[in-house]
Amino acid sequence: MARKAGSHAEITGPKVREEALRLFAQYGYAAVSMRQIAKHVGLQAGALYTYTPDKQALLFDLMRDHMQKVLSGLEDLPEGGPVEQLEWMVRYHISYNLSHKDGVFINYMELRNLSEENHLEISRLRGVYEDAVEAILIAGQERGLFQIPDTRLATMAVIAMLNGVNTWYRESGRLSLERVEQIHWNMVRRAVTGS
Amino acid sequence: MARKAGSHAEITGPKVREEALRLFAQYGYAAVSMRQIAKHVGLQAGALYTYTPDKQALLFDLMRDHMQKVLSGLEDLPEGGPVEQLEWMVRYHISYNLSHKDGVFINYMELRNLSEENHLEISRLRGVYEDAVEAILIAGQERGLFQIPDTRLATMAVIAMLNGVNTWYRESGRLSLERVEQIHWNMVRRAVTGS
DNA sequence: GGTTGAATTGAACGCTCGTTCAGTAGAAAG
DNA sequence: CTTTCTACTGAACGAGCGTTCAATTCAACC
Repeated sequence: MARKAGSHAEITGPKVREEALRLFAQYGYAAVSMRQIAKHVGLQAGALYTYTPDKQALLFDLMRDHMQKVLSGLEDLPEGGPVEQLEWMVRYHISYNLSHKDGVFINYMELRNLSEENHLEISRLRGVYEDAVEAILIAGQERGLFQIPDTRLATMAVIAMLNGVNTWYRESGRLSLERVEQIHWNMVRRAVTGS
Repeated sequence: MARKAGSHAEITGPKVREEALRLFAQYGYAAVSMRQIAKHVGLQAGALYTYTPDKQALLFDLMRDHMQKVLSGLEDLPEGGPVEQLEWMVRYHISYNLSHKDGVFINYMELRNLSEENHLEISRLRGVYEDAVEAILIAGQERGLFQIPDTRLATMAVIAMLNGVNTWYRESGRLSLERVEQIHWNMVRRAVTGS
């Protein structure tokens, strides 16, 4: 070896992914060219292929990385009752999503631009997340804490409601993050319990 | 005039919009070419320009038409109390969206592919819809029927929850439309009222 | 049945796309 | 100083893009 392995690659590689994430989120995967990404990184288009086999793999890596980080955050789910766990889940979902807007965005918008194989893997990871939420609802239902006619539907409804925050929340807006979390938790709690 | 005005256009025009809507929803605006649309209609690409000034106008027309139909459906909002109106709203939103999946989809996915001017108009129409929902929540709040800390946030949360249905509902699935509407209405009702 | 004109073709315009690859630069190792 | 090898350039490939337009087709009217 004549040079520290990846002496530049250690900087350029992450930068490529950063810029790709930002551009994919802003303009959409199909509308962003490899040349645009390269320009933002400060490279010629050909150099990108040092860091990704192709454009599709770049998208997939970004989406998979996002889902894996989301899922690894679930390891902090506190022990305790389903009510406390659900509150933690609501707050985690909102705060994580708001601090990773681009990742959330491409994971919802770019599913259809994945190859069949890649689509399956991202859907699988999303399913793991949904299952984690449903597990809490099922536990609460079994203990008589929740009144939910269908736990799967309730899971999807809760996640959908929480996802909505990303479409309108602005840091400079009327409501603080804490208040947004608090109000959503109140709505979710009331929706899954008698009151 | 030597031919009934638009003797073919009466058939071809709507077909162009139908196929464009379907393809935009399936693959995304940026990923669909005018040649693809033309092929599905049974034309050469150039002929599309008899029916639309350009690709952007085609997308905008589809999105505006969708929003206008959604809004005109609101004229059937029944008179009566806020609770009854909110239930109608929940059922209308779910059933309309499920019967116009492609239109809903492009209105959420393709906003960023609109020119600034067109984006403003679609956002305005969406705002009118949101205001209609919020008006019901405000009315209920004023009469002491609802307990909502922030009606705008509650509006966005309710709409987001209902939008979620389109991502997972299948006609051949486990739950009937009526049951999905019923459960969502229960959740919304409990979320905005004490119980 | 010839005339009219809307509907459509098919070729062309300049441009951008994702990807490949021979060649080069330049920092680290010997 | 020479060697080594990673990082990168810059040109090229074939393909497809949105859009334009002269020429053509053909159903409806007089």
